[in-house]
Amino acid sequence: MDNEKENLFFEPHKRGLMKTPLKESTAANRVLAEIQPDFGPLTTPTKPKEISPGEPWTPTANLKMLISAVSPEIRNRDQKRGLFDNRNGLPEAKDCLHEHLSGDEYEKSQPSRKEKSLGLLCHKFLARYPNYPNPAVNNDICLDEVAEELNVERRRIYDIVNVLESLHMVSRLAKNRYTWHGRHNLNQTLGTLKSVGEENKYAEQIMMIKKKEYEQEFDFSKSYSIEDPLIKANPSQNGHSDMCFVELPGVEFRAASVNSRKDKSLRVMSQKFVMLFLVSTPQIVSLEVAAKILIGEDHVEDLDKSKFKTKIRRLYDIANVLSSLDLIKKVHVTEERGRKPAFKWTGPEISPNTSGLSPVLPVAPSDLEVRRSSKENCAKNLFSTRGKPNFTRHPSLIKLVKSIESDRRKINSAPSSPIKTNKAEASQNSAPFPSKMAQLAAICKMQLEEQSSEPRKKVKLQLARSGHCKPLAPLDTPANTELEMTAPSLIQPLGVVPLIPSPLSSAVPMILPQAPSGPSYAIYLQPAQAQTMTPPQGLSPTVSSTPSSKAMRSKDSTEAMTENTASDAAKPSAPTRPGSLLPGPERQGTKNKDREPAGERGAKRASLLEDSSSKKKFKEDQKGLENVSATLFPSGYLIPLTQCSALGAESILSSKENSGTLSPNHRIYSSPIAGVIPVTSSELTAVNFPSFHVTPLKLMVSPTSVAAVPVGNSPALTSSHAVPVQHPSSAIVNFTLQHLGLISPSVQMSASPGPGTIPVSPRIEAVSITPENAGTQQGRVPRYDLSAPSQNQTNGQSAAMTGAQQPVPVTPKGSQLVAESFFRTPGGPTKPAGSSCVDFNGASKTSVGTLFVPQRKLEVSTEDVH
DNA sequence: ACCTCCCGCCATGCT
DNA sequence: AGCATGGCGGGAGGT
Repeated sequence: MDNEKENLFFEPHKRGLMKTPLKESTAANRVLAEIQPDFGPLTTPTKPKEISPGEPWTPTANLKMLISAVSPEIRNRDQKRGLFDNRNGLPEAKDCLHEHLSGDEYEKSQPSRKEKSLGLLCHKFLARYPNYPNPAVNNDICLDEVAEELNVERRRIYDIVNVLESLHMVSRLAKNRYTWHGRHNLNQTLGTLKSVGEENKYAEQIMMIKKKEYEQEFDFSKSYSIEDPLIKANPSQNGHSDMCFVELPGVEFRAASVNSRKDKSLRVMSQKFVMLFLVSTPQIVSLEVAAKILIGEDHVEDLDKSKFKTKIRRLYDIANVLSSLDLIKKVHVTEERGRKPAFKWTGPEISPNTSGLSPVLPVAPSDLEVRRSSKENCAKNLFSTRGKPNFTRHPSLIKLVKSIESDRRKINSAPSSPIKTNKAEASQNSAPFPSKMAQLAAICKMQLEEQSSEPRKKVKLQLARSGHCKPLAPLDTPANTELEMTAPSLIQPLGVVPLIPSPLSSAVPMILPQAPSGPSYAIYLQPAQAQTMTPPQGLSPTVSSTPSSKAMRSKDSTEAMTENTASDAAKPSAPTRPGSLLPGPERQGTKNKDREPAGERGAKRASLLEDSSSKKKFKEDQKGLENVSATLFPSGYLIPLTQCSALGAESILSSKENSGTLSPNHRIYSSPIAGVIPVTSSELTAVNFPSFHVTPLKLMVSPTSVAAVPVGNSPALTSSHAVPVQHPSSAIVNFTLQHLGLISPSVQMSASPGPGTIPVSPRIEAVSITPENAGTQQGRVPRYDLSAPSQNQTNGQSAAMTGAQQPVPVTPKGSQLVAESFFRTPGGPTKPAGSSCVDFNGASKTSVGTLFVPQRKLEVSTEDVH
């Protein structure tokens, strides 16, 4: 056992600077292995850069392990080439890279460019910290130290940290300091991002882009209009781009000031990029499409090629980091025209709200919460965040602790660091490594397995690879833990938990970005897959019809998968799919709930943590259940859009105040379960299709979220029967959701409804349904019921059907009201929400139509690496 | 020849 | 002013 994973607790490493070598080695070593003692550390001097040649680094986490085992020296060697050598043991490992020659060690010399790649660097970085750090421990990260240890320029570290920050895996404490959160909040974050992505209609945007391409290619006359709006919408929505950064509660950036720089870029780009994966059915996103979407695109595409190129460059940077996290992997999409580089999501599937994985966790709910929170956060962010440090939230406590710890460390100057790491990483486990890493990965895997591998890991790996959802099983555990963590402290898993994750703790609100608005209408896309996959031309065959798109979709998705799979076949990818299906809908819920204003959050218990209390809460909640509605704790994420800020801030604030209190109590449960997805199998089955698809699009009226909706629905629909609720409900739900979503963004949520949050929830539930569907499909659904009630509700069906049902919590008022308010809010205030709303309607109406998108075939080849 | 993407200049913004 | 951050894109390594 030992797994490290469990180890979460380890301290991050601390490092003495100087010791760098030590550190790493030590750390690494420790982590892993403990094993080998290192040799002495070398002292490498700390300085980083200098080192150049030899740097050590490790490849993946696995590497870490390996490395750790190895010793510093080894590392160095590794650096060169890699670990493999070290690993030696593993034959496989070796493979890798070229290891080279000997590599021995000495050589350090020049590392080739590859050795200096960001992906590798990221693996090294990740190896230093446990995936699930013990919150109690301080997990501070000193950028300077890290840079030294890894022998890279600080600039590179920023690249990594910025991406990690976008996933809330780290949060900035202060100037040169970041706090490591690991994957505890990852599911929440992903759930939030998914929700936001849905709201932004990224799926639609993707389709539009593809469509355009086709048209161009063909010359099709385009179908027209719809697109435009969409596109435009996007920009508008996001602001084009942007939305702000989505924060999690606990995690938020602390130093706002620090952060301040615009949040443009990397951070935001990273989140958006992730959103694209979460929203698109196939879960395969080509760089080209991503770049276009991230750029405001609309117009001119041509305009700048340079701009486009730059965007692509940045996406590579982000992709490298995400690949190191095993969230995505490179693949090539082959279209008629040619192949395009693309990335496939290999991370957990997430349901919008919840994280997919953890079904078990009741806590899971957090997702929902998260969403909400995010909204709230947005609001918060707007305010609080800016404020800089905020202590708000629970996290604050944590932070304090951390800071204290850090201080201590500082004091001691040399801490020896104790530890750091563990190995961690499950992720690694699972992950397949990118091509580069692949080798390493393999090795690592081996090692891992050998070592302890906890079941999870193993499982994951296997699973993942196999195609299923990786995450699920394996993750579950971890996930669960995570969830727990996140969740309010409700759960305490092992005991570990301690404090609570700061991140979690915090609150929750979500904000939507613009949601709303912008966009005028929603489109339905059915074939999500198509989107992804498709490329160009195509046309092909099939058609599209749409109507039933729902069903179609599901299939499609599957198909898509298949394709992928095919390519992947070898690879493991298949799994993904399942998850994808699920996700769709939820966002709505989130919004609602969220309410908790920031303040609350802060207050929240969360902060405290007390688990017990929280637990109690849970229980209560559950009982009450209304579940859904209620609660949330901690999770909040923000997504601030600029717009939002503009719009809503005020309102938000106020709202927060109002609502604030209440919310805390409620928790929402998400159904993690749904998220679970494991089901995959079905997916697999589904798969095959011809390469070409046509995707029909429908335009839906719904404003915002269209995308989301479809997703959920489709699968369900399609697949099944199982999910009864879906259809009808789905439509309705969708609408609602969308609106909500839009609304939600509205941020206002916060504002208006004081209590408000709740109200939404119902809807949310509806939304959630999707997940459920998924679940159903898979079958797993049932699993947990802990949350069950809530979940179930969540799932949505209830939603659809029952919306009424909602439990108490939900707010009293009708959701409708709420909804309205939301809308208004948003609209009213700042932007033309109203108008937007209107638009929606109009749009929707108008738009309704179906589009066809020709799909192409896609072939995805994964390669591991190259 | 194209795909990746490292490297580091230099702008930005906090201190 | 100085330093921390990080946008950005030239241009080179890898296929």
